[in-house]
Amino acid sequence: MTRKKSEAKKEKLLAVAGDVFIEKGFRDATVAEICSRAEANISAVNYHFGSKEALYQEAWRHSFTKSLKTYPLDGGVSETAPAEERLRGQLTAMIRRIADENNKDFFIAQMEMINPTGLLQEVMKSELIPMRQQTLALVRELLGPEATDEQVHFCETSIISMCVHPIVMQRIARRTKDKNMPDIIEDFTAFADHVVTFALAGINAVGSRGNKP
Amino acid sequence: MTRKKSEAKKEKLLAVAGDVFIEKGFRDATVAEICSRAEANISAVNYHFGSKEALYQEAWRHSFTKSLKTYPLDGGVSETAPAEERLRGQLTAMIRRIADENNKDFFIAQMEMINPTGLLQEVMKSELIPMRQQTLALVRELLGPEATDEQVHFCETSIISMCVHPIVMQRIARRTKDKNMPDIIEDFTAFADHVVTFALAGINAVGSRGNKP
DNA sequence: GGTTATTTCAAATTAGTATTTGAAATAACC
DNA sequence: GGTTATTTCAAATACTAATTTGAAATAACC
Repeated sequence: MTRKKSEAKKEKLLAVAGDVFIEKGFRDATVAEICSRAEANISAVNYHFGSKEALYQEAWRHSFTKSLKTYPLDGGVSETAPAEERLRGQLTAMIRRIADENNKDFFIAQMEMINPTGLLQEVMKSELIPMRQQTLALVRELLGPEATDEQVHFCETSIISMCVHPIVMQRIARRTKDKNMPDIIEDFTAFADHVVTFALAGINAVGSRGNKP
Repeated sequence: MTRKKSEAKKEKLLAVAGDVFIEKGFRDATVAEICSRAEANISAVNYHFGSKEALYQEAWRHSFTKSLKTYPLDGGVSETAPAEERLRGQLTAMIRRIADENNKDFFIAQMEMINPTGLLQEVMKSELIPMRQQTLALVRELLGPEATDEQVHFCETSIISMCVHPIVMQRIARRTKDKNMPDIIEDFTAFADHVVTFALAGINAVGSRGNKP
């Protein structure tokens, strides 16, 4: 039963590592704390993963894989649905994915961007850029063929920002504050609705201003 | 001339410290690197500031004071101007302030939020919350008296997010990428215009949906 | 049941970094 | 110009944390 227990311990280390990395960041997270919270010996990380760095990378990928499976990018809306509905699908899925406190990949990605270790650079680039392409294409469709590239990019960035920033901020606040203090965003469905309304109105306004602002 | 030179050295340390803290974060920034870049001895930080922590705090405050002076919150728009114009003033000022690469306070604040040292907690709370109140009040005014608190908060958060997130992301990208690669946002006036258009359309759409969504 | 491979463990090692120290240099003051 | 206060400096110290090590425990395999 060595194998089974060992696998379980590896899983536990991955999970705990995710927690600690989110709480402290890569540098301030200590191998000692991760091992002790996972009820493992101090040398478990090096035995199972080789190094703290490798553990960090594996923990991210582990969480990322799980979160994509749980929240498909299109939000389950059919490709043939009207563009407005597809936008709703994409944004709702994104919001839920970011808001889910079991998901660590997105939050770690944010940390990595603002204070990079460099350890996730390649993986993130290869995973995140394709994601944005989807939204970009949809925004272009909604704006119509006359829209300039600048208009498309500005709109896309505005929309993604409305999804990402508030929820990341809320997760940050929850980490510090009293956990049973009321959140600003309690109902993510309502929030997703709000964002979709706001986004569609914005797109319309930008689109109808024509090409020369 | 000991006094004068000493003051100059302190200033230089503050400036260099800001750079290094932005590049590496508090933990990965080393006193050794700060001193060497400032052409000072390794013990200069402790001599002038007492500790690395104190230097960090002073560097932030130094930058914050300067940036507020350069970019007044209302963007220079009169209190008696129409609400739309005041919004334009606030958002343009915010965007310029964040985008200005000489300003380190906002970027450090973002780092602090996602990966807190705890050293700036109180100062930031006392400085940043009042800022948001201004925008919140203005959004409430634009939405009209019938708007619910949730609508006001959602709109405010959407608008701030549209200003903050894209520019922070761009500064992050610039740090990594080739400096003469084209930025997504080149013209901050055009971007501010876009955000104002988008925001006003969003506010209108949310407002006219009535109180029950 | 004995042998081998795997996993756990506590202690030792190594490396990096903030801070302290005390002497030397420099400027201010009379 | 001599005395005192301030500032600079290189080396020493103290501490934290990742990694290594080799022995002990445990399970797998025949």
